[in-house]
Amino acid sequence: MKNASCTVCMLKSKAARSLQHSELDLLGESCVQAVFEPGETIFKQGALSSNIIYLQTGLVKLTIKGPQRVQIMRLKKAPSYLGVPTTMGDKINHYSAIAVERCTACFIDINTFKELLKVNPAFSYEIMLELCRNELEQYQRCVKLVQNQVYGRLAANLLIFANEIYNSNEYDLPLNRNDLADLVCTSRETVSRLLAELAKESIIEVEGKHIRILDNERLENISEKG
DNA sequence: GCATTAACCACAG
DNA sequence: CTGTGGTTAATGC
Repeated sequence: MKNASCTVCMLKSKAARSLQHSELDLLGESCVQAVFEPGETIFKQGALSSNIIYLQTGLVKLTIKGPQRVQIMRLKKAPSYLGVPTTMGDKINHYSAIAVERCTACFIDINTFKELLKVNPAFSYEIMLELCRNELEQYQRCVKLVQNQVYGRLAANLLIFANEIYNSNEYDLPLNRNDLADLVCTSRETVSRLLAELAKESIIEVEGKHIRILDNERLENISEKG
């Protein structure tokens, strides 16, 4: 862990770029940077939280304990802020953030964060924008999970990896089959079967964790219709 | 009834 | 950790 100098940071968020010099210094004083290896917990459900986390690089999963088992709410790619709702909304974290790929993250003291929200409207606006977009994405994901069949849910998530996370039709899944199942709300076995099925139909190519989308059109069709 | 979907269990690489 | 087969329960013609 090291103290960050936000003034010269090349990975500043859009929000932080709207801060004045003095405000960046303030941010830097209360900001600590840390690296997380895959599988390491960045913050934990149930624990007391007094930080907002700015994810500079990497990919995390947000998980929450359900009545039956742990659910992956969503994946979140850097750059983004983590834990704003759970740190501002309550003392205790309502969900956990776990690194899926190697991550670098800045821990910002909640009081400093609140102060910046108060004194700099441009900063607040950017944060607000990110929160709103998150909420819209969550609503979309929610209806999809509730109303689509597994086949469509899996297809949708394969497309999200391609279009929103890796920007490529070919990528290595950062999750094992079990996590992928938790993300799509199904069982590990079903994920295995459906991936094999999609491969048999020549819609995708699967080699372990390596995925290559061959027929984008059909995959999107499946994603929509379930 | 019969077909489909998907979960759970068990077992083998 | 993953893939596969068998079984079973729920749902929809």
